[in-house]
Amino acid sequence: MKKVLLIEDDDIIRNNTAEILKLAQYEVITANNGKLGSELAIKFKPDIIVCDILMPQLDGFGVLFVLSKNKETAHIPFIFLSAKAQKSDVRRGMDLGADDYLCKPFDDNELLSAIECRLKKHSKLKLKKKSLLDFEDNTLSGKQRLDYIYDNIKNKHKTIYKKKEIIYHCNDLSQYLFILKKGRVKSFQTHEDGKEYITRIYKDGEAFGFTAILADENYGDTTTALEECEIYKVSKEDFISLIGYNSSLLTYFIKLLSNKINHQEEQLLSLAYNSVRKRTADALLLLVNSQEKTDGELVISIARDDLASLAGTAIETVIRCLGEMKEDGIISVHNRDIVILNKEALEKI
Amino acid sequence: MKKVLLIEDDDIIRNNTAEILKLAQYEVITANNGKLGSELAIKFKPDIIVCDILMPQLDGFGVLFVLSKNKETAHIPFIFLSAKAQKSDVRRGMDLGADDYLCKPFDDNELLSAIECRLKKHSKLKLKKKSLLDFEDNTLSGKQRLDYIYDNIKNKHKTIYKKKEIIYHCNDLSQYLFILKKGRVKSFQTHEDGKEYITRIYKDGEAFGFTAILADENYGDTTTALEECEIYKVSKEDFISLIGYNSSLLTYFIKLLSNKINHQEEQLLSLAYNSVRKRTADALLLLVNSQEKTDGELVISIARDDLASLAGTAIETVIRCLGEMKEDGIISVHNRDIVILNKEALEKI
DNA sequence: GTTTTTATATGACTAAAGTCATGTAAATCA
DNA sequence: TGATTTACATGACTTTAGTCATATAAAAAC
Repeated sequence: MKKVLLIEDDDIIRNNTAEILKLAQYEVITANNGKLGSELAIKFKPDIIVCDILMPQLDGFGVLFVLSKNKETAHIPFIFLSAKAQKSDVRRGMDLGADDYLCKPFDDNELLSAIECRLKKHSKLKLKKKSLLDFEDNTLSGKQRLDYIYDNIKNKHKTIYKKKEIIYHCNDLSQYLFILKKGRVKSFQTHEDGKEYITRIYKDGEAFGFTAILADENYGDTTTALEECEIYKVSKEDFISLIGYNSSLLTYFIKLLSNKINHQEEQLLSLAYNSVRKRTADALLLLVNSQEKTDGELVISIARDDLASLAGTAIETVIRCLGEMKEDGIISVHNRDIVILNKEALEKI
Repeated sequence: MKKVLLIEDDDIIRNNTAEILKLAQYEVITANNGKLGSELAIKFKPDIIVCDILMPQLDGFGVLFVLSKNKETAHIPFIFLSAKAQKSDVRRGMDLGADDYLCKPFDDNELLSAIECRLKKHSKLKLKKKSLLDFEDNTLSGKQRLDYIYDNIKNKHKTIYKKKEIIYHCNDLSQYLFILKKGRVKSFQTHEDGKEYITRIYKDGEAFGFTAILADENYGDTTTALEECEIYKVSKEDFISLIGYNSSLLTYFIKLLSNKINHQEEQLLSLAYNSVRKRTADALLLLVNSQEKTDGELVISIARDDLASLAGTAIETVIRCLGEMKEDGIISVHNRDIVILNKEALEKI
């Protein structure tokens, strides 16, 4: 049941009007002067306000002025009633931000349809407030999402990182989301004895560093450039305000997080029970699949110790695995680059 | 620069008005009939529309009717212009949902202030839209969040699961978020050869199953009851609509996801390079720390094969590790329950 | 209460993978 | 260019942890 606040000093008109509104199934609150009306509006937050102009103490213009200053009442539809059908009077009311204007003597139908129309219009605007999440919008690719981010931030930082340069360190304050424009980077965890485990390799067109921002914690891994990289930095504030106002973008990042969890669970299983040979094969496949497809040979360029950190094993072990694969004709090595000769066999290991 | 669409068939009035609007720093689009005006409105999405009533082809009422049917244009402020200063005409326009009404001949000031007022009012309504994320609200505990969810859903399912009963299977359609009210459950990944790796043990007051929902994919792990459990099921739709309209709740789940990623990265490192003894010790500590603190002994009740799945090793190996720990006086075993005698020593392994 | 099943525990053995040492090739630097 | 460093590769050996077999204790089923 919608609440109507009726502010009118004339007892007869007020009572009559209230009666009609009640008949039309509205809950009616009445006030016989502007001051009381304003107070009741703030107290009861009606769905709509019908207010006379000419009143003692505080007139209708005053009431509208007061209520429009208050955040809680500013958005409530406001209809003026007045005998002063003068053009200038109508304009003053509308320019103050009223939503409609009825001239006395008004017809009951006129009032009812005006109220209904304004309530309807207002609820339509409210409906525009959509869910914060938008699981439907899959039209944009990851790259397009990131381009959108970069296009819509105020402070643009483009940085070149040299090979092996640290982009951020574990436990650093998470201040940036990084968008990789060119090159590859590795994110890794460091073991007490200095061994590294690479949790992810990012290539151009991917973003990293957002997990820590969304967790509202410091970076949980270290990330360094595997080769010379071109990286856009988006400040935490810019990133949060962007995803905070774009539900489709927010949903995209939530999906990224959830997918990362799924992928990591598979990794955990693999580390727990797969042989080193299998893990090495998986690491190679990961590297191949993350590359753009070329028609020719499948060539991987990666340092052996990075491959070892990716498989979670010792460098000698990974090299021995590569040796076995070479013997089996699955791969070959040219100038330290690994060439996949038989991808199917690699997948079957 | 705000865009104004001016729809007016009288060339003189249209050109004059457009000129004034341009002087007032508005970008002006003009149309000389209602049909063209409607098309331009849909195409250019102006910030405000000023429209004459009496026009050939499609009159102003028609234009407003057309545009209010279209989601994209329904919210655009609409001002009528008309020589027909008749009361009934004004009412018809306002009842159609117009935002203001100017009677010809109007003063330039009148038009400009009317436009400015409506733009202002409209932007105020827009400002009410807050950020989707709320990183500030840390007042509620996890349990309170989950209680809130359960209290605010329509369809309440309370289910009792027996020991070892499967709650959901890997690759099942992700239809529910589960809130654990009593008991413990394990989520695990299954290896080709049947070995399990437990990715997480949940206790009462925790929720699970949301990762798959947020990823918009099937469940990625299998979850079974470790003991008799009381579980509330929240349907995917209920969950999404709840977090979709509650920014603080949404932020809470985003943090849960991000924290899970951080935790899993540490797990990956541990599986890659920690000894089985260390991993067994960590598994015991995880179990102890996930229990409510009691003043007395630290007792863990877990099957050896679950402990093995948690450490990611063979059951015999984990039993041997427990044996060593027993010898070292770190733990003792009574009726298959493991009692932690020296937590510090366990942490140092 | 007895039987059957399951869980825990231990020994013997095996296989996998890590460590250390050393040699060589490639890359980098002066 | 040559010197030095770094990266890759392999052998020898050691350690760790997995597998299989078997025993026993506890729990569940009859």
